[in-house]
Amino acid sequence: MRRQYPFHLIEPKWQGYWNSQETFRAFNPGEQPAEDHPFAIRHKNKEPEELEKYYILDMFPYPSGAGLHVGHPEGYTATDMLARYQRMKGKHVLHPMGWDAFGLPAEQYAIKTGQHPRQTTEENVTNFKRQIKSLGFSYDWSREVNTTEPGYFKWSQWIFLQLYNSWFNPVTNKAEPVDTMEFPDEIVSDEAKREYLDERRLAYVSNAPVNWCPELGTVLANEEVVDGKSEVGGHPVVRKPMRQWMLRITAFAQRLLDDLETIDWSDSLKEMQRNWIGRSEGAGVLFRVDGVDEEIEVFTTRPDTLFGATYMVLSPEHELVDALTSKDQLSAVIEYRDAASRKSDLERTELAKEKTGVFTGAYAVNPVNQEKVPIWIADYVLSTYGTGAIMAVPAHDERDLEFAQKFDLPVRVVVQAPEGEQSLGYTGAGESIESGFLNGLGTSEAKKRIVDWLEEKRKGKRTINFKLRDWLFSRQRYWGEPFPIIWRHGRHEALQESELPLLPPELDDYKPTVEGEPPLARAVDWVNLADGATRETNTMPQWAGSCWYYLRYLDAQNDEYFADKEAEKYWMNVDLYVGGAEHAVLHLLYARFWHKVMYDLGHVSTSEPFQKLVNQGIILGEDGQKMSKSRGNVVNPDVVLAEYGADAFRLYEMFMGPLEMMKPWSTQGVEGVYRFLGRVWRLYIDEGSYKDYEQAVTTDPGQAELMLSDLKLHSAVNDSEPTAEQLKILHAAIKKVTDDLDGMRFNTAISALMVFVNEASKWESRPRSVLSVFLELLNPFAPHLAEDLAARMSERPGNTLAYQPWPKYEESYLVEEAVEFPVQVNGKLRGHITITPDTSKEEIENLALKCEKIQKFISKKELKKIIVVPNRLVNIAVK
RNA sequence: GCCGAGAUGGUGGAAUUGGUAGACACGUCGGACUUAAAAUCCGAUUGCCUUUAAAAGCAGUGCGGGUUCGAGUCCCGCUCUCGGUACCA
Repeated sequence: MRRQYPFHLIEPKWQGYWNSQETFRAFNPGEQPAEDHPFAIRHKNKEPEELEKYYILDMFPYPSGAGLHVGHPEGYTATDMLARYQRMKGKHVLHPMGWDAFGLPAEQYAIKTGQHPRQTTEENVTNFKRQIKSLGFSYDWSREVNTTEPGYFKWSQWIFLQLYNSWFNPVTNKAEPVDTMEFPDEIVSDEAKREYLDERRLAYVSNAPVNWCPELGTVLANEEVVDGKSEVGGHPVVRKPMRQWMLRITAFAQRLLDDLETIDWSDSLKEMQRNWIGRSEGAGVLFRVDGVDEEIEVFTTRPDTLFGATYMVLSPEHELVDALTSKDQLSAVIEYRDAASRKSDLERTELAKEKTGVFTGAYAVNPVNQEKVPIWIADYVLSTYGTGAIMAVPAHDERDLEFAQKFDLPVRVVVQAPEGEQSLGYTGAGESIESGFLNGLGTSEAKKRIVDWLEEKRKGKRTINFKLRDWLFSRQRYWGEPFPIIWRHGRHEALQESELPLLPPELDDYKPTVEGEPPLARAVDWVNLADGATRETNTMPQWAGSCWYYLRYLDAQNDEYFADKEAEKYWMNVDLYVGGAEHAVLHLLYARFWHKVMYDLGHVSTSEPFQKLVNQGIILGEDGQKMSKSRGNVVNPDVVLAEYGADAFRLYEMFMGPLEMMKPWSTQGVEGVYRFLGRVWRLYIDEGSYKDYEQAVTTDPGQAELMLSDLKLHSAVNDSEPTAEQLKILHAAIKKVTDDLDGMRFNTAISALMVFVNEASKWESRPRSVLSVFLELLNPFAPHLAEDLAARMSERPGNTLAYQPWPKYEESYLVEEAVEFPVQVNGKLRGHITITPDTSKEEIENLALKCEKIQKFISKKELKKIIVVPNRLVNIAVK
């Protein structure tokens, strides 16, 4: 196919120019651009830090071996258009890119081939960078980060130490350094103090059961387990007690929930975070055990149904099970508990449709009516939520009802459902019945009364529970940050800050040891220190690096601190963050948590990292299916770029539809925008000279670049005064593109550019002043072509559009002299009248009534009223 | 099940606060240019119906109701699709 315009020469040329001129550098407080830098020329009388900043961030990619697919650049294109737009609007733009380069695939490749993950990672980064650069994004590459570089992960380790050396003070509701901790009077010995402190650190060691994935050979965080399978790869996960590092994210649950109100994220995304945090209000209620000197606390959100509690269920792992179980039930209980512990997560959730459980032989006493209720154990009660024990109210809880029916346990209705609904199995709010002093109360009032009563009798209290669990932070991997921790006499100790970064050892074999120890344990010399201490052999999860990378961009080369304080204060927080919805809970929750800790400790100045967040939609294959290698519908950007160029690619990515929407790729769609760029080219460039050029290039391809400068401007381009019509078309485009960019409606902004070109192509005289402004509008979208044409139009070539002031529209140019004004009868369009902007309301009514086409719809009918909507239409209502 | 988002021509989509439904683009059809093709340019393109034609009419934004002078947009009740989540007491 004939090339629409020489993008293959224009694009590398301008990418090279931007690169060599450092066009897109951002300047930290105290830094100065060179005098001839376009930034300095634009902002002559101001220091960079006096300018309004705009921090626009992409979720950095994991550089996989497969290279970029068309989904990656969707978000990057959107942010690049906005970055270029904001730069032209005069903002000081920070727009960086980097690599989330620790991770499983490089390590698995290492296990197979022995190639060091570092080498694999470097190769992949090189390829990703080449691909991203070929799209002409305006990143400040001087701030590039890579999570696997010691200069970076030094600070990931440092942040871990901040967590390790902090605790959550419930009084101040903040993270504080551990030395602010006060010990209770009974904690006296150093040993006791040490233990007390270790139990309260934000980074602590736990021996609780964890999600172990045998296939991946590592543990996983709760968030990484989906339906009992690993999120990555879909391998089975089992629960297994192991010594692991945990981060105390639960302490921040309320703040993570509350501060969602302060940020500009989509409702659906906030809702996902809320659901994950899972706050629920209710009561803890104490049940005495009959004949045993023990009490069991249950958590319930429906204390108003306490009179309907007919049995109690403990999770199989509950600590009191042994103490309660009667002799004759002992074997059944042990058997059930063993069976439950052997079940994988998958079996306990997905596959376990039928409820199971056994009676312990013990009875609890309902505090409200002294009734004895049987105590069962069943695995539908989770040990990890609430107290691991429930009071069962089968009449008003689906799960309890199912269980009660299966095991023939009593059911007592205590809530009267509203008219038309059955009370048995009713879980909504209603009127309390058969409930002593609660009778006749509505659910919310009954809740209040019963909790007051429980608190007074010291049999319970108001309680808030969260679904969120602490974050399991260690992995049994090689290719991750080693913990800056050593073990001495069974106790953990932090390395000194001066000992960072702690580098991973070199290994020949990246597999776990035969004893099942993590791969780092193979490095005997590294693990065993001279004084008998040993290093922690777990590594941090991939999230560690991605939790804070947006901070490192602020000052990527700093050796003294993760980022200069002034720079942090100036740039934070992120004004716009764009990325995939798959990180809605994992990355975004973890990053918010770390940021809050850093905020409390005084290292950052904002309580939230990402002010506005937008999720881009998924791009489907041409067949409307999800892109995948197995379907063979993956679109490779390299191929698209070779045929249509980066500008067409960028334009198409945004022209497809709204950013947040899922939408299918279409090669014909790319051709459409490519043709549009060709029309732009021909609007400016003399076709004869381009044909000559093409001919000359076929005979002497080596001279192509040189001959490019011989191209002539189109003969219609001149210095004439623009007509009113031309100004109207230009300013309508300015208005629409400006509004749409502000609202991130890229697709309609591009359509406005197309409308302009369609009009302008008809002009026999194309005023230079109008055509120059159009290139400014085009620049954020198709920067290579815009720069090139602007250089041809300008008397001072070599000047970039990047810092050109964004054009302003003039409302007065948009006013039409005479317009066709629609006339409706009873809401149906029946005709038009011609009016001018100063036609009065009365005149419009008159004209409408007199209009010939209208007459036949209103004559012989009774006129009810006439509605004139200014600038819109007139509607005549008749009967 | 629950929570969230959505459904508009042959296709992707537009209509920003209730005000001319289908912008822009793809595809298709027709024409110009060409020996021919490609490329480019011009025109048509929601359906139905009447007409030689011009020109009109009717229906129409997943389905059924409602509010309004006027509904793709607001309200009530459904259907389907997508995303999240699931014994969380």
